[in-house]
Amino acid sequence: MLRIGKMTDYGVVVMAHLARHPDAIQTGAQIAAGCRITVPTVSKLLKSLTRAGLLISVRGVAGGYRLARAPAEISVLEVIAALEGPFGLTECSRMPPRCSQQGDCSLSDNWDVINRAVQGALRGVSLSQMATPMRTLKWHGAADLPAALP
Amino acid sequence: MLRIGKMTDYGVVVMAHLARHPDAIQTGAQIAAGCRITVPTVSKLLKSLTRAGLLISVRGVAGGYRLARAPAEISVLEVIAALEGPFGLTECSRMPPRCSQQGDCSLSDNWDVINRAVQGALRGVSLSQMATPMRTLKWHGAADLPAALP
DNA sequence: CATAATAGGACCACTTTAGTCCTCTATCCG
DNA sequence: CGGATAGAGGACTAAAGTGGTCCTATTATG
Repeated sequence: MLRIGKMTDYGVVVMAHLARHPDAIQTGAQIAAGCRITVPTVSKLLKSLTRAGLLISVRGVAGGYRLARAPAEISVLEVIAALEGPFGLTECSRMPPRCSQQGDCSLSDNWDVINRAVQGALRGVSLSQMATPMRTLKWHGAADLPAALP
Repeated sequence: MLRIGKMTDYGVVVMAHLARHPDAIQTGAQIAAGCRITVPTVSKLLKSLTRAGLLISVRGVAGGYRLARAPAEISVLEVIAALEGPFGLTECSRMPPRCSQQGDCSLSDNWDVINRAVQGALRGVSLSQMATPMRTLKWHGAADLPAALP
């Protein structure tokens, strides 16, 4: 349920990788090697992420990529949004207020609430958390979420 | 970002529709008309939802479909899971613990946390809430979610 | 037994996605 | 200045996945 594209998945891997060496500038090839993804694919990702402002690229001989901000200041949400576009869960949420259900579509408001909740969950996890092998990841949200309903 | 399939979207529409007339048995054709979706498509959905145990079907002349439980007892999560399969956000989360990142993939645990949070968000919204034109939808989770990160 | 319904798949057409490759531009160093 | 290194940008292709339709069987009613 609720897949994200494989590219986006890779994107998070790449960003998490960079988050582990926040100060180093790495070339596309180095990153590809570090993440075990092919160079062309990684390049594509790096370009998108740069255009989205999450990475800083340096051209020329000693060039490469590095994070635009501190790992703790970048959320998974941003990475996903950068690669998937700023779309919502449903078509309703994407196109302005017009869905095929015309007048009586009272759902879009509700979807909106859900959308916000999901985004909140993703915004609450930073790259530095993703880069950490989990142990100490104390996360503020998960346990406090609306619990039940079978 | 984070799309769900159009079918699943329809599925929620259908379920919300049924939630507004929880006691009536409606035929596929009636539901289709009520939701402005074509009959074959709705039929497909109804079959899946029935197999998932969310609907009860009655065959024969006066047959049709109705909700298997009270609208308040069915969450959006269940509808989505019924139609999209019980998959996670990432490939990591779907296949057992094996992802292409082999040994050093410390991400899957983190994805797991995120997955749970998202599921929590979806589980927190019931069909009766979806069937309501929003106004009074007092939702327990959204505001309490991990707030910040740019 | 005729009729009205669902059950279950097979099937196709189309869109999206993943992934590759090629050319252009910027920077550095000798 | 000129060659080498690295990113920018986009065109292109192949393969999945999705949405959507239809056909046949089964079950119940009157």
